[in-house]
Amino acid sequence: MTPLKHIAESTVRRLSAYLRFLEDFEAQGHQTISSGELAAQGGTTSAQVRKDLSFFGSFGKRGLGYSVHALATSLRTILGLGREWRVIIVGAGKIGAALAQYRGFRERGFTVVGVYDVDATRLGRALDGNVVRDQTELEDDIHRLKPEMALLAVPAEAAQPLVDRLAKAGIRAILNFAPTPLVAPANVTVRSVNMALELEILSYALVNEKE
Amino acid sequence: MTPLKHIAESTVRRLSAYLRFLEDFEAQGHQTISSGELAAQGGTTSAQVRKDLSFFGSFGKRGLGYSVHALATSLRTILGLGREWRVIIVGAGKIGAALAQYRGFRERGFTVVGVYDVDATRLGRALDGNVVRDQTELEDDIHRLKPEMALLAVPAEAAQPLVDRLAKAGIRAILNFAPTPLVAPANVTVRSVNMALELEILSYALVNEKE
DNA sequence: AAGTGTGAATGCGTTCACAGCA
DNA sequence: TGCTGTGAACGCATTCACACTT
Repeated sequence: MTPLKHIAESTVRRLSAYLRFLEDFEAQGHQTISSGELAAQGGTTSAQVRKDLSFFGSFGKRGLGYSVHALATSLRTILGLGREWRVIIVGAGKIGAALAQYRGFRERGFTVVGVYDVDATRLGRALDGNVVRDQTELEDDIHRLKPEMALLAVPAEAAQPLVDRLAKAGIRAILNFAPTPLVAPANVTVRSVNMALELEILSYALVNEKE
Repeated sequence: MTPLKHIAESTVRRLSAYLRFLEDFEAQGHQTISSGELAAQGGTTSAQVRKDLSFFGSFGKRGLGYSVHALATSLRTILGLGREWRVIIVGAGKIGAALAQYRGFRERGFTVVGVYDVDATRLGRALDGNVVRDQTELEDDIHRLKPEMALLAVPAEAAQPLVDRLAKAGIRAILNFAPTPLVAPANVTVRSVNMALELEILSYALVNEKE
């Protein structure tokens, strides 16, 4: 079940999508599913589904398809979702606060264990189960609560120094919402979500394509 | 300046990144820049920068580099950012409200001209310049205000019907935050931002890669 | 000398096509 | 027969290498 080689991000994305659909499908009482049915969902092809899975092993039965339950379990193991992940949120502005209260994270096994800010006027504010704490507590709290991931929702200028601090304190995965490129040590994975950039890609599409 | 063929999304993403940096660089008073300097910023290569630009024309001077100002202007034209885009936000929950107040959009030329929800308790709430309106007003408002884009920040079940309504009302670009796959007519571009999925990719990275 | 612009080579993800098993 | 699993073919994005320009 462990891949021999590096797996493309596009493959990991699709595996997540398959898992989501398998969970729905299982809730509907289905026992078995074919690569074609799985593909139709996410707008891909049956060959793509089989290839994606083949990197990790053989999960199906020829002529029959896949056990919905067993495949979902395997995908959870592959993706590391058989457990709870603890995340902290750095930055309690509009975006940070919205993320702290986002239901979708808990539903997928991500628990927010701390929210931090520099701004004194934001400290103490309750966001679901968390109270906004001062960012000076970051290092102590990371050692105490041992979160695995951090969400960065701070202004662009503040992002890089925080990445350095988080990396030093032992965080190994960061999801960045600040619109700026970041560098991190090799053992820290940083992903960025840039919402204005997504709109710019839509802008390009409106101006250039599909006419 | 118009591309002969289809341009890869990865190229468009990088063009946006180049433009951001060029604007900073220009603000610092620089007149000229080389592909290598531009590349160092976004963590790419000088060859990549030159190739990306080459799809749209020749913007540099051999032996010299690019005029910062002229290249920024060209990129804005290519990306369709020489203008203001009007966007509406559908869904005024935590995420929708945060998006409605996000500074980064206005800074990049995206103006929120309307915010909508179904929930009566949210109607009338002021979010920066906008008041949350009832979703039944959507069609009338689209015809009146002529927004080009919509941000969808509603629960997964509500997303697809809204895509259908928005498409029918004339919206041709949608940025979706609901964690569900969507289908739309060919003349409507839909992009999705799925925050739980981003965390799942980080989960995969922690469990599998970089050890 | 410095740095662009671009055809050619490479590498990689997707699609194809079919052998193999239930 | 039906559908999986996978090597081979394909197509596309990235990288290379160098001719060309200032």
